[in-house]
Amino acid sequence: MKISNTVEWAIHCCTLLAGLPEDVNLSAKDLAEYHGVPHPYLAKALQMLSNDGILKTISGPKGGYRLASKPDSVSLLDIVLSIEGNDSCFGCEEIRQQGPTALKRSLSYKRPCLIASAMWKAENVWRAELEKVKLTHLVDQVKVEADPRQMKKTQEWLNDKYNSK
Amino acid sequence: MKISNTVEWAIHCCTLLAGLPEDVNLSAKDLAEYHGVPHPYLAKALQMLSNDGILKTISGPKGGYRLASKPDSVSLLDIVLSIEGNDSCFGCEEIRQQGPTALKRSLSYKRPCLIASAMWKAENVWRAELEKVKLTHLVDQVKVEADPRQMKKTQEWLNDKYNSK
DNA sequence: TTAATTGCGGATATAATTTATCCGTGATAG
DNA sequence: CTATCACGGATAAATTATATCCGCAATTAA
Repeated sequence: MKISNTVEWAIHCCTLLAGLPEDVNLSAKDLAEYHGVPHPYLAKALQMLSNDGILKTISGPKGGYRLASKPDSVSLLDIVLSIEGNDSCFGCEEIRQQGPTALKRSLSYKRPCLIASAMWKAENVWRAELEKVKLTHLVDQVKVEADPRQMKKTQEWLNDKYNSK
Repeated sequence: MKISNTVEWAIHCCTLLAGLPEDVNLSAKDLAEYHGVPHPYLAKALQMLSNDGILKTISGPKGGYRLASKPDSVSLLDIVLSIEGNDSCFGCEEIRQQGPTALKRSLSYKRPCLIASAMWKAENVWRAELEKVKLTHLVDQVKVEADPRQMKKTQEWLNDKYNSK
């Protein structure tokens, strides 16, 4: 029951992009450099986000990624599901239909297993909580809580990137 | 982000044991046979439940497992955490402290990362939902919803086990 | 048009984890 | 004393996660 750390990378990338002006984009290499993570592997995560319509791709020189839609319409859930896939984390293998006391007819098991239902209900609550958190909220919170010195360094780093293009 | 299927096995085992009289116990082999799952591997899961005080062990011939406490004091969360461990499913690697814009002093990052906080909050909601579901509820629901024919077969199977000892 | 840059997708290699089994030890009922 | 059973360690196989590389298509600047 562990979430891939590429999810963390993806959320950080999206949050960074969400705070940028709409006409600015960053390449996979830029994003990897900014976050100090391996470029080729991060690129895979960005590809998934792009395939799922969360990021927009600009190819060619000066190309890269930007947010495909408004930051308030992208939730943490969108990003998590894009990277992890939207299969349920609990897979019911219907073991109630195994063993010596099981019934032959699968018709007897029309309703879902109660145990699986309980697990799925909890997962839905988790998803709903992640759905609530939009990129806008994260961007706003960062502006308030982050160290002003890092904000400044980030702005300078972005300017450098932008000017060198 | 996938939960081990031994969690499913463990919950089914605990639910079965929760429905039994207090002085009855089932061996790992019995539980494996009942659920149609491999015995040596299920035994590992039962050991974990035993170590975490969810199941009580009776060793020697006629030994096995029974619930260590009342069914209404054991929740799905207890079982899930016993098998999966109680580490958070989201591991924050503090990537905000990596890259060219990070600050040298780790004092600047006293508050937890906002992204991690959001993920952890969702996980806490998930845990709270699982905490609500006690084995009592599952046992009661099974009595109402399960096919009477399977209940009868189960009773007969249990009687066989009990009489042969 | 050409050269350079960038994302895309497939193939592949390595690391880590999960899944599964086995065996020796200690406990206990008959 | 013997057969049964849980326990814990060791180990092996299978699956998944992590990471990299390369050729291709798209795009831009010179």
